[in-house]
Amino acid sequence: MVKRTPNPTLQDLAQHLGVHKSTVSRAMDPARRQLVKADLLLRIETAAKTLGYRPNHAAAALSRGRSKTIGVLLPDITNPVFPPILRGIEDALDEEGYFALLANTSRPDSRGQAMEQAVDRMQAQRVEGFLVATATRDDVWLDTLRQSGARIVLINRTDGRGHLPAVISDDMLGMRLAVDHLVAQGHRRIAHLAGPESLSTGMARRVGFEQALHNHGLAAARVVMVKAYAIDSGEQAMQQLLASRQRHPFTAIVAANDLIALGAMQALRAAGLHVPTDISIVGHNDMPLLDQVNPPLTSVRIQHYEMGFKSARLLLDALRERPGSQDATVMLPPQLRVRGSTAAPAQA
Amino acid sequence: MVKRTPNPTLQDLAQHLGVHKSTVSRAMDPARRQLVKADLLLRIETAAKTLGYRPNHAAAALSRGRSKTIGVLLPDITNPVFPPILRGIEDALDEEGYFALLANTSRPDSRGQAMEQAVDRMQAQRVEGFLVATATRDDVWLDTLRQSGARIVLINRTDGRGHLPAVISDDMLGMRLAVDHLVAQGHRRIAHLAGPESLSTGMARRVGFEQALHNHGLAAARVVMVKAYAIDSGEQAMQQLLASRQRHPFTAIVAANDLIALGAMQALRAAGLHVPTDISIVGHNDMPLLDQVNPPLTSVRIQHYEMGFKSARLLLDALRERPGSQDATVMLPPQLRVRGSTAAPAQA
DNA sequence: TGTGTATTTGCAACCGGTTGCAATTTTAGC
DNA sequence: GCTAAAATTGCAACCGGTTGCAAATACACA
Repeated sequence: MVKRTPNPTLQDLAQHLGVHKSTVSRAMDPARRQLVKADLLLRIETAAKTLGYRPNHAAAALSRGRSKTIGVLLPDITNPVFPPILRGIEDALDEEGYFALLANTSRPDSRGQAMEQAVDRMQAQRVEGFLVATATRDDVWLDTLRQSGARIVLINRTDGRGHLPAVISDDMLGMRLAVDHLVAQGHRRIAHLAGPESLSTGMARRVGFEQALHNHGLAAARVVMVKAYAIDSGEQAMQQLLASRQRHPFTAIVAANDLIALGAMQALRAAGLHVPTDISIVGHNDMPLLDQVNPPLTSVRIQHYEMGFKSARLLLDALRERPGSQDATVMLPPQLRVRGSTAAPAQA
Repeated sequence: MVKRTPNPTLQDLAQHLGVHKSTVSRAMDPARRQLVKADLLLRIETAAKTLGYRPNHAAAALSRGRSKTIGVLLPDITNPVFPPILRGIEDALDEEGYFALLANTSRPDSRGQAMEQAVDRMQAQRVEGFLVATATRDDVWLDTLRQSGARIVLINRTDGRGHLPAVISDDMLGMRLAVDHLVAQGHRRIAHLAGPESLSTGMARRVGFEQALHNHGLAAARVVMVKAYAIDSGEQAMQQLLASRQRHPFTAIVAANDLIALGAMQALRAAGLHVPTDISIVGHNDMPLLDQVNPPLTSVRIQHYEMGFKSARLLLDALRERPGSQDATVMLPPQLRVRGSTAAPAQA
């Protein structure tokens, strides 16, 4: 007859077996298991099973100072780019028994301090590090956080100064792929719907776009800044582009991301223009369901999942100070997914 | 000159002020703050600021037995239905200072035990309860978990027996909306691409579909079970439906979810049929970007965000045993979003 | 069989708060 | 000015593991 305490502790287990709890503690830790004699180890293990022992991680976290927990800061999980990233993060963390504490920092109300608040709460939970997908180029605050001893890896976006390790997509390459594709199809007048300059992606892609054109001896037909990575912002920017089409003609558009591209397509449709016969358009990110829209959007596929996975690995390695955990910026090469939104220009 | 310990504790703070740490502890807890004299409270607060005190939640979790943490079980965050649900969950948890520990239980490899493993790890972290979006109708295991004292609220799907509180969409109503809409447009022969019977949504929607038709004195043109809520499964099922179209003619289709509907549209397109002129189709869930596909998919909009939010609230209330926290199943009414994939039948 | 070395196990302090209860200080009432 | 009641603050045990160090036991070799 085994006495089953509702939630047996190490102490209970030890008492049940007539040994000291420290011995049981050692038996539970794979790394120190070999310190315990084989037969005792066996007895402890079976006892743990029958009593239904479950380790209390909160206690371990307190005494070890490691919570097995990582803070993840996203603007908004509802943005289709982030689910695959998060999935990658969790798969990587899972391998080491870690969990992610998630915070969506873009709140409708007081968004200014949302990030600080989230980090505060996460630090109270004693997360061991942060994965941040919300960096802006002028973010001094992140630097401060880092200097206070926090371990940080940036995802998708870098900060301005490159002080912080990051896992990003090679935006220059991505734009080169997009531009090369359009040029190969015969386009010469190509415009760019650029993302916010305050984000590293916005700037890097714009620069990449201009450089890629330059490689072909071309210049941008026009570059319009989009307020935000959102469909309606893309739509508005496209309207601007169309308004000045006489002065700045173009036959193709490279958008800084897919949402902008979708908005642009709406504006084009509203203006009675057909994609791709009148105008070709390329998106960026290759978010899910892009193959289902009309027409299927050609897009630069970034490695979302891998980005999440690698960033988490990088952080975990840094926590263990493993070799190879230099504070490097990892760039993942994107690929071009050619679909139905690009074709040769009409008058070619 | 203030001495700044790297990570000041209550003890440090108390010492600095010449009071006992228990007093400081009380000052930190909003609920017991009024036990501390006003001026001391002020001194403590300023000292906390200048010393940079941050509470250690791991310690509080240990001594209070409340980790301020909830386990969330999803099949896969990559499925577009779940991000809004998760967002709702987090917004609700956030209000009370809780965090979600997320686990994606559908893993490519050993998916059988993924859920058990995740729950194990979550219990080690001493989560206070579970939000489960992965229930199947024959899930005894969840019942066991519940009986072992875990607090559980189901999301989106119920278990078979209704033992567990749940927040779901009113699937019967949803199907009635879909069917009524099609019938109003003149359709009389309507087929159903049904979700897995092992899931409450699959069954409830099939039953709802049949009942809604029955209300109009109609019977289902045909019902085909789809293996999984996925695009390719929907495509295959649609091919079956088309293969038997001579014997079982139909002019409209109600799909058990949007992914199935998208797959079905692919199959229809491949068969040279046009939506909606040849065949009308209605999806379910109204996941993001559905307005961008071709044609825009008419769909039953379920309240994803609210589902997440309410389920989290329900769980938090249950944890505090607040009134109104009966173990009820909450049903949220869906709405029909009419878009371009439905029209009057051709021969009407 | 004795002594030296390796293995195992026990001891006790510690991680950083929380909380019931006792001690002390204030305030109130007369 | 004195006493009882109320408001503050201190004390110490506790939450459940972890870990350096000491004690005890086992094993090796002479």
